[in-house]
Amino acid sequence: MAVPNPPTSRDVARLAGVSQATVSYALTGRGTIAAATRERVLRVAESIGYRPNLAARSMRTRRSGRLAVVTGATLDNQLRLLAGAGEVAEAAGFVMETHTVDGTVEERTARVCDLAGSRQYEGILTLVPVLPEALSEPSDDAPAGQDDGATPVVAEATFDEQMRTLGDLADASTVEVFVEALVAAGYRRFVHVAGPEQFASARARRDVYVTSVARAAADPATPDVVSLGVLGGSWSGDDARRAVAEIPADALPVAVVAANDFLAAGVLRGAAERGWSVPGDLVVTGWDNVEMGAFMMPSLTTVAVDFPEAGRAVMRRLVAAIRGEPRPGPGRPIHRIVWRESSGDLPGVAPGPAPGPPR
Amino acid sequence: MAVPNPPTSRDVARLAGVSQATVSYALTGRGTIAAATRERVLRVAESIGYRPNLAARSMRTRRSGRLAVVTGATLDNQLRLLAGAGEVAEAAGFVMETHTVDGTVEERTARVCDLAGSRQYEGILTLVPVLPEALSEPSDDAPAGQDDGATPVVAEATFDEQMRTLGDLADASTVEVFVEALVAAGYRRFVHVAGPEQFASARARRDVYVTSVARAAADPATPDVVSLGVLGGSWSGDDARRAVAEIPADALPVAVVAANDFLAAGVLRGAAERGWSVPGDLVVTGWDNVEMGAFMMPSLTTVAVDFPEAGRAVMRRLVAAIRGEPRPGPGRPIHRIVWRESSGDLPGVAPGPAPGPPR
DNA sequence: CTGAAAGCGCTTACAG
DNA sequence: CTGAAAGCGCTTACAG
Repeated sequence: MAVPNPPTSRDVARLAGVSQATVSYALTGRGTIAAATRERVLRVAESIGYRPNLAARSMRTRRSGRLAVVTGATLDNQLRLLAGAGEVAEAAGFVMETHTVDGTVEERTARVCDLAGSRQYEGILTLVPVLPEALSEPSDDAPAGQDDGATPVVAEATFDEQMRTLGDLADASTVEVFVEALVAAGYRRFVHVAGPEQFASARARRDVYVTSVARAAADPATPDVVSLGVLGGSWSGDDARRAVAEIPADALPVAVVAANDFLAAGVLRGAAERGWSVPGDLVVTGWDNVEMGAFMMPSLTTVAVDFPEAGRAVMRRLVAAIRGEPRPGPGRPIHRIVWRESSGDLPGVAPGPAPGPPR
Repeated sequence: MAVPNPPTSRDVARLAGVSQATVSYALTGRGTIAAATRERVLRVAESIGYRPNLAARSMRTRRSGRLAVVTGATLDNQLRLLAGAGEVAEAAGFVMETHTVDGTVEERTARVCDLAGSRQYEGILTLVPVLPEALSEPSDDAPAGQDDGATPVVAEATFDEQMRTLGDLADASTVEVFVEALVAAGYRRFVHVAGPEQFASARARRDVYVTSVARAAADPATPDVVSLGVLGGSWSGDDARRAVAEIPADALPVAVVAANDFLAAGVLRGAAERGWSVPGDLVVTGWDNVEMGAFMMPSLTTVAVDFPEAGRAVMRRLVAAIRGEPRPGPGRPIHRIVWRESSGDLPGVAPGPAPGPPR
């Protein structure tokens, strides 16, 4: 059977009795065109199922309408982030291509640079951390609309000179809220169960923990605040479970700030093995608001991360960069503490909904 | 400052002292060309940083090299699936565009049809269930290479006439293994805590539960096997917690097959509220192998789903459809039971690694 | 307000 | 083995 070629704008022009240029004007809304002519062209186009060939259009306009998003394979929450980013991209008239990369920072950076150099994309969004050299976002004071020809590359997270990661998702300032609330509730001895060094989020949470506890200890009102140490160092809940063994029994009660919910869950298990109650002997906080956390016994106090909003925010930045507009201001906060049973009763804190009595 | 236009194949041709056609032959490997000429062209292309304009190539070859993947926003595990799919797509020379859709089945189906009709893609993979009318995968007995001009559309999951979903991820046969193992271990009274009706996976797990228990009851060796009911009906762990209240106290011990890990976690909490032990008064199984499940007390017996492999498998199907090749045979199984504490000791079953003693 | 013409950057028969 | 030429399907100054 013969494959009928899809109709072209020339077909529409012939059937509507106009020129190809007129069809183009009617469809794109550019140029000046009589309303009646426009009507007729659109009707004909519709009737024969005309769909413009985007490759041809792209060649002519030198605009691909395509964005590349670079993701890693492991971070599951990123699909929600992608959905938020896609929403903004679509509204701005772009389609999004996803490229999964892994490997070292250098390899990932090289991949992003390669994509930027391909000139196939109007912009690139990377969700995996890359070195700053891969990035190009017009500076705020550049005249709007300026285009130096480079493909804008925007990152959710980027390594700075000290190989730390910057980015909304890596923001760990919420840890300070935990520490302050627990100090206010009377806790004096703290432990951090950290994630792996190579994760920016893990480093950020550890750093904020260290400085927050130090600040509380420096406060004349609470000179007895002390950190018993930074334990763990992986995302393994099992390591967190074992870390509990390192907490001296005579230090109870102890406040444990875990770098994420898995680690917090491991701490709960480790506490049970030592016969310690939570809350009571230990209070524990997590991070990520993993769904299961609400059903642990005790339910986990944690940090809810608004991934779709993080995706929207970073995509807004990319779209602005493409359009040569200034970088948009910060959007809604993406972190929110969910207080539950594992942190015990805290003064001045509204507990989040718990599914039921602890036991 | 002037924006230098990126070099074209014509530039390469001029600098290499050959025609544009020769450049094309050298780069694509098509046509016949002297090795020396080829070398020279490639060297020149490299030296001026030539990157072919894919839009132009696409217009000429009528091949976009692009695939669309349609995802929903809510299913987090799909990012791992996407990574697997992307791996296969890249190896086959395609780039993947993601489109997030939501809404009713009809709306999603319409969206997929629209993407197929856009003729921008060489193939479409949908991870969200759509009606069969959106699908077009060459039948197995069609001659290889035949192309009726329609864009191949392959689905991970699709609704059949009875609005059930078919697809590897919706395969629930593992539930039968749970039921059989629990019957063999001596359990006679069963409960299913189901997910919401509108989820194919939830329906599939419920159906397999119902038929498996019925089959065991019909077995002369175990006539006393009985289902106490199908409870729940949402993905809310809190509903699962409340469902435990509906289990008659005089029915213990009861085997609870939950449709996923959240529901199983809710059951654990509900059991604790009634003062029931798990395992002991209840045994509980989940689904999804959510990371936290290993750290619940007791740790959750569950089903691990190999999402990257599911992604690879379905992308292999799409690539085969595009190439007019027959549908590839089934790949590796994607479901695997992880036995942990919540199902108790079962004869003939190797327990999965548990992080430590239950309490 | 509309049309004729050029051209975006490639690939591919075809001729030599 | 290589080159001259056509053409993929659009958009856009430009002329009328």
